[in-house]
This record gives sequence, structure tokens and C-alpha cells, in this order.
Amino acid sequence: MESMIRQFYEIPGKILTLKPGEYLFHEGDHAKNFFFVRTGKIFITKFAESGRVLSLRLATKGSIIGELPLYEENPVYIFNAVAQSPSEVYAIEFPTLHSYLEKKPSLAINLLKIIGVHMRKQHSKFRDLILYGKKGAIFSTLIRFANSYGQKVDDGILISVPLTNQELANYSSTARESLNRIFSDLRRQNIIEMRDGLILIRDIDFLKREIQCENCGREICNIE
Amino acid sequence: MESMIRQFYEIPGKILTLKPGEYLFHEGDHAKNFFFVRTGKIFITKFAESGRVLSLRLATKGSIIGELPLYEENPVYIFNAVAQSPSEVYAIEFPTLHSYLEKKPSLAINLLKIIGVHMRKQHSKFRDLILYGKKGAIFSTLIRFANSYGQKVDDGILISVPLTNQELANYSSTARESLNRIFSDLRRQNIIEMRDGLILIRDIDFLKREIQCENCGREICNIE
DNA sequence: GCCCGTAAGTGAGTTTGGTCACATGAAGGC
DNA sequence: GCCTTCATGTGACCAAACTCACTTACGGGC
Repeated sequence: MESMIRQFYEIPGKILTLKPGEYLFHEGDHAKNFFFVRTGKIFITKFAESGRVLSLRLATKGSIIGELPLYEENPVYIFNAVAQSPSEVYAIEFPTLHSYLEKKPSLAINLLKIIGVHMRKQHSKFRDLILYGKKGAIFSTLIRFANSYGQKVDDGILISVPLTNQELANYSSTARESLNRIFSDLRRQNIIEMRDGLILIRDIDFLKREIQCENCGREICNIE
Repeated sequence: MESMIRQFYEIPGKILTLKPGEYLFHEGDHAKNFFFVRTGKIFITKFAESGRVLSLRLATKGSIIGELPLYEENPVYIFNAVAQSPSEVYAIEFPTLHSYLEKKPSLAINLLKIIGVHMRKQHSKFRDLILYGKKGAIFSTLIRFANSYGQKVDDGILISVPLTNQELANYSSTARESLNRIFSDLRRQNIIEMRDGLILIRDIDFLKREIQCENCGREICNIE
């Protein structure tokens, strides 16, 4: 994956820096650029009319962002991208990328590979959210965060990103209160525990069992 | 779109014919081929442990199938593909496709375009199913079928594919009975009507209004 | 230390949607 | 025609999840 991405940094582009809370783009904006995250973390979200927020990804080093409108006739972003922490992204303009893709077949093939992985991730998330109810959605979100941002400690896996219950609920398309109640249960059963404002997963296998985890691997089952 | 696909028929492959109900592949099968539908219609589905079925697409002429495992190290299909009507597909083996993609940059770019459209479709379906409840899921399914297989008649749009309530429920991740009740309502309100076993949509704008349709266009908002 | 704002926790009531059970209806085979 | 089969339609009940309202806990700023 690393080597595939390195190739893209040879394409001329700009480095943008973002402060926490700053938007890279909003849904509906005219889309000009394709981005690679260099450092930091970026939330990808979508708003519903009702005011609800659906969170889709937490992109980090090596993630691509804004690839969807690449070959659209009237390119528009369909998500929001907002920095969670101080971040740097590499922005390549679509026309520039187009011309490089035409010149270098290996670049186009790498992009195909990256987008393919990306699609499989979306499908697995889709499956978890649609097929196994709210518990499926919440447990799957926890497992994905553990795969992406989990640090092994002696009594479990510590998710190194500070997340509010509301944010986690947005990833699971659940009400905050529902998530909160499920968390209370998990704490009572000693499956999870809060430590310094972070989530410590003490028994990830319990979560996996409950949602018939297909064990699709860290490359797919993540939140990036 | 048409011209993009024509290029792929120059790649050596095999034509396969399928009878209604015959499987092109099952989820979990080792994946060898990438397919284009030449004629007929093919259901793309996924099974949940509980016995529930989630239907994702009804592919038709010009649709690609089985593109997800293209560059996987251990390629496996993650869906089922089963013929709804007598069908012909063009099968290209992954290694063959790989070598042609490497040789012809324009081919890789066309594939990128096709897959990009494909991803946007998935996202819009995701949105409809997650964000607007069961009514959102069902109305969106109707609109998509109308866009893909609808024929304008003087008093509405006739969906030319015979579909049982159970099949429609599978597309909407709903219980058959729930779909049935919502259909009864729609019939009472004169929004839809059954005609010769097919669905006639008399007021598609009602459906669009109810789910805050983004009017993303026929190219995206379809079921193919 | 004390506010104040934000997040977390929780109970009560309501809505939504799923399950079960069964009746009705339509189509094909013999 | 009549039987069988499969789809549709509908009521009753139950479970899941959302909403509303409120309390409690935590952390930073002054």
C-alpha cells in the first residue's frame, strides 16, 4: 500500500494544512481536488435533512479522500471532510491527475487497486449496518476503530482516538442514548472499559462473535 | 458508457449463458472472472446468517459484475449472482484483464470511470437505506427500479420486471409484511397500482419528496 | 474553589418495525 | 373442474430503538 501511494506524490500538487475542526470540503461543493492524507486524522461525514449526521470514515496517513467525483462531468463532493486533529493533506487537481493517469498505466492500475480496497470496505460496513441491527452497527464500529487506531496493552486494546458517544453513535447510525445504553451493558459485562477518556476493549472476540464477523482482515475491516 | 464497454469486448473472453435461477457464482467462491452482462438480468444478493437475503442490484446489459476481487491476493466473490431471466455474460479472466490493463492506459481509465459510477451508486443506496428508515428504503427501491426498468405509459411509469413482494423486501432490507403494509397504503393513496402483476407508479414525485431525493440522476439512482 | 458548558447516564413513554398466525387469492397441472 | 402451490393481505402481539426530559459527572477558565 505504502509503495502504491508514493508514486502519487510525484504528481505535482499542493500541501494543505488543517486545524482541528477545519473543513477540507463540504458536501455539495464543486470538486476540484483529489487528496491524500499525509498526517493527522480527518472525519468523513454526511448530513441528513433531519439534522442527523452519518459518519463514514476517519481517514489517516495514506487514505485517499475525494476520489468519487474524479471522472464526473459536473464534479461535486458528496461528503464532508473535517479535520479531527491538526492535519496535512496532499491535493492533486483532477485535470493533473487525469493527464498522469493517461501517461502512466501503472498509476491507473494502482488507483484501481486502492479504489477496489476502498469499495470492499464500504461493502463490509454496509453489511454490518444493514444486516445485524444496531448492535451489529455499534460492535462493528468498535472493531473497526480497534483495527485502525487500537494499541495493544496488557489487558486489551486501547482505541487511541478520543471519541464522544455522539460521534460513535454517528458512525453507527444510532441515537446517542441507544449507544450509551449498549455501552453500559458492555461495561457491566467487562467487555469494554473507559480509561483516560479513551475506550479500552477488553474482549474483542466477544464483539466479533456477536456480529458473525467474517474476519475479513485489518485491510478491509477498518474505518480509514 | 456504451463506447467504454465496447473496448472490453476486444479482450479475449468467453460467453456464458444462464437459465433463469441459475447461479453465475456464489458468495465465498474463488473468483476467477470479471463479467459484463450482454443480455438478460442478473440478481446480485448477499445472505445473512439468519436466513435473510439482502438484494443489492439487478444487473442488465452493460453492467459489470464481479469486479471487486479484481486485484485481491486471494480473490473471492462476496455476493451471489443469479439469473433472473435467460442471460448471456461475457467472462474475462482476471490475469487476462490485468495484462490488457497494463498495456492500454485508456482501458484502465475506462474501468476507473465505470467503477467510480458504481461506487456512487452504492453510496446513494447506502444513504437511502440508513438515513430514512424503512419508508426511505422502500421508496428508494421503487424509484431505482423505475429509473432502470420503468416504461412511461400514459398514467405513470410501469416497472417492466416482475417482482414479488418478498424480492422487493429483500432490496429494502425489510420484512415482507412491512413492505406489504406500506404498499397497501400507497395503493390507497393512488401512488402505485398493480397492473398485470407489474408495479405501476402513478406519482413518482410523491415518493421522491418523501425521501428528500437528491435528484442525483438516472446514471446514479438506479438498481443496475 | 466555583462557574459554566459539554458529555454521559438513565427513566418513561411512544413509535417503528418485526414475528407469528392465518385467511384469501391467483395460476398451473392433471 | 379441482387440487396444489405459492404469493398476497391483514390482524395481534412483541421487541427494538427513538424521543423527550432530566440528573449527574467532568474539565477548563477565571
